[in-house]
Amino acid sequence: MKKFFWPNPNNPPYIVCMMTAGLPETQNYPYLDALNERQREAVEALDGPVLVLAGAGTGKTRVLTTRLGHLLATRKARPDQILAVTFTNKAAQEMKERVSHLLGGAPVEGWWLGTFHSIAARMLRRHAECVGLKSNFTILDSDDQVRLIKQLIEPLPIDPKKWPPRVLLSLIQKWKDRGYTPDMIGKDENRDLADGYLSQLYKSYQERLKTLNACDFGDLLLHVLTIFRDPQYADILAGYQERFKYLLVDEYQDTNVSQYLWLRLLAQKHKNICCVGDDDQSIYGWRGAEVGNILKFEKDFTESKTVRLEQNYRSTNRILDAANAVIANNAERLGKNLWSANEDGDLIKIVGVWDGQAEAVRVSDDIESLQRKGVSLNEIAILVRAGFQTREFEERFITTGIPYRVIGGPRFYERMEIRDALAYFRVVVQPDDDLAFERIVNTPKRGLGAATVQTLQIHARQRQIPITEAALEILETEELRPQARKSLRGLMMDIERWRHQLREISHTELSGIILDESGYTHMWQSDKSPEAPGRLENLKELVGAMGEFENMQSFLEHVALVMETTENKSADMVTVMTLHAAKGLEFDHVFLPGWEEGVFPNQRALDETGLAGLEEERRLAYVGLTRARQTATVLYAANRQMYGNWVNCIPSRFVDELPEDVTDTISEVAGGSTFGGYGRMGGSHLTRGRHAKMVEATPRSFLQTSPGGIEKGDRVSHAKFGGGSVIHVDGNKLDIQFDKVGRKRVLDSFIEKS
DNA sequence: GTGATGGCGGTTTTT
DNA sequence: CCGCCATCAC
Repeated sequence: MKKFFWPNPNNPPYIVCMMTAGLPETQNYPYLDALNERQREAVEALDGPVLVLAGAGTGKTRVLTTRLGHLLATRKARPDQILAVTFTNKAAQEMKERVSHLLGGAPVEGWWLGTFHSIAARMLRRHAECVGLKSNFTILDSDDQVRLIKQLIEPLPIDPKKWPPRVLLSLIQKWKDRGYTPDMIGKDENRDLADGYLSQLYKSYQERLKTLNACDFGDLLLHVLTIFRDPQYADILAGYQERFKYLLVDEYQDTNVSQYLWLRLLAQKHKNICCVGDDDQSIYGWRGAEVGNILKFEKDFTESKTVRLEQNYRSTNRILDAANAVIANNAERLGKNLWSANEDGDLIKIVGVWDGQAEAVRVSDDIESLQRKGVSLNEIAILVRAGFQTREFEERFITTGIPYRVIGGPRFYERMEIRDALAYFRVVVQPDDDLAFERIVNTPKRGLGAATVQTLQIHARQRQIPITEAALEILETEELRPQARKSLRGLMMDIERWRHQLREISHTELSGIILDESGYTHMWQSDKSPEAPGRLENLKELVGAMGEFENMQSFLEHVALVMETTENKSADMVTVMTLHAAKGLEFDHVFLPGWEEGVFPNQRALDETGLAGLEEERRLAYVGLTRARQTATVLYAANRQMYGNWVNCIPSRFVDELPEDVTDTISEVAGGSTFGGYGRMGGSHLTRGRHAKMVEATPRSFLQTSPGGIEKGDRVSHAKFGGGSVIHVDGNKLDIQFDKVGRKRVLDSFIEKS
């Protein structure tokens, strides 16, 4: 494949070959013809600050990629003069592929396209010394962070019952997200937090990270920001300001303050910054995103241009009408109205059901009838507000044999075995990495427990040396009991050897050697739990992925910042996931269950953040509806089991916000429903909205008798999933490790002993 | 160092 | 009600 180098006088890219003097401009850039007027405006406004408000399904990615391609094709900038940032690796990857496709298929080289974090990491590695780090610093995962915080609160008078380490960490993270370094924390901000000791904790946390030659995700940006703000390093900032003639930002509504400040500094010189986003799809406020950034863009960047993309190419008009109507209830927005040249389409189905189980039955019935019409399961999604809602659907799909995938759960590099393996590699590559050492010192079990580790820690602290060095020194003394000493000596000799081998053999080979010689692989091989084989698979995948990297160092960075779970997209399955996870995706048929007050909008969101929280919930509803191309089905249940008790539910206020003329309401509950009752409390909710009619209903028993007779360890068979063995019995629910489809939870009535 | 037990919390999650 | 955790006893 021809590569797209730039500039390259001998091999000009094809776009440039097509430029012919005298022709009207558009004919030189055929890709512009594929755009509508607004999109084209967004692409062609290359100079000056531009805000592109891109509604759902309006061709945002096309605009982004065409704009990038256009910058290159018009020779406005070389690739290395362009900075393009996204939030996720997936988005960055997609952008790379699509731009190179646009330019004739050859990959573009030398530009700065990536996630905020990977680009910040790239910058920070270049200037690490400016903030007291070495360029091979480690990026910590949240597990490491919590362990660190735990160690650091010990000397401080903070009550860990009142202030759990996780909470403290998230508070610190919030400061980082806002661009505050420890010395910028004023008395006011600190007063009520962690008995007034949070700023002190923040300070010691940052100091400790430095001695560990490590940083957390927030630091990647914050440190770069610190360098940029320091007059001492004005030349560094000026260098980047000069370099990046054009900046492009995706999902601008999700940026936090420190990302915003970072961008603003970088754009200072050329002022060619294009931010693309949709304030109506801002759903990450709870993790530091500032909708304010997008709302005040026009004030921040003077003489900016705003382009609204409102023509939707995805959904039917009825779906858009519904989405527009719901989001119109939000006050804090720039305002947009989606329209489309598509057909009207089906009415939005609103289905009231008796309870969660009935909801799952209803959805699975609908899915089966879609299936009979020839719809592919890949085109069907169930979008829930919270993870716990997936359970009932899973159970139903297992009993009916509908293949499904649940998106979510721990990411690849968050898995225990991956973290352990990485910790081994870190210890070898990075002698200062105490946290990694503490993680693996007794994994697998070597008789080096908490007591030994503490001895090492105390020694390391006294001597101000890394813990691995402390271990070597302790080995020369009588401090440890002979058995622990012997074990520790063995480990240290292993580490020493691996560190030598790092220079002698390939890192891929070495990684396998480390995992084998440490006994880590063996630990899982001899583990009889059903997860063990999967973990070994993951380890294999990890080692396999290493081959693509130059050295272990760059591999470690990749895994910390990028690595994703490999999932098979090819199989035909219904997708079950949260509304958050669905942003950016689309499906022909979308089911939106659990539209009940308390569930959605989520009660906690309302309690904790009030009106702002409600508006964010509403944006989630908007995101959910606009995922659908052809049909959307909203469901709500009259009863739901929460924390073991049955609760009466009332339909979500968002249901009432769906316009009557584009919806079709079906109630499955005979004679109406009990909707609207909070038991005896009843009251004001009852009269609200057309879905809130209260009718008596007879309670029914949900208890199912278990014929029993199946025990742990039994071999069983299931009509759809085939053979398997019982791992756990829980009443009438069985955890079964199926030979073909993996571990599932199944009702015993669908199981036969074999 | 491991297994039992009681207490607590239970929304969303990328990098 | 369930699952995770921390703590405690052995």
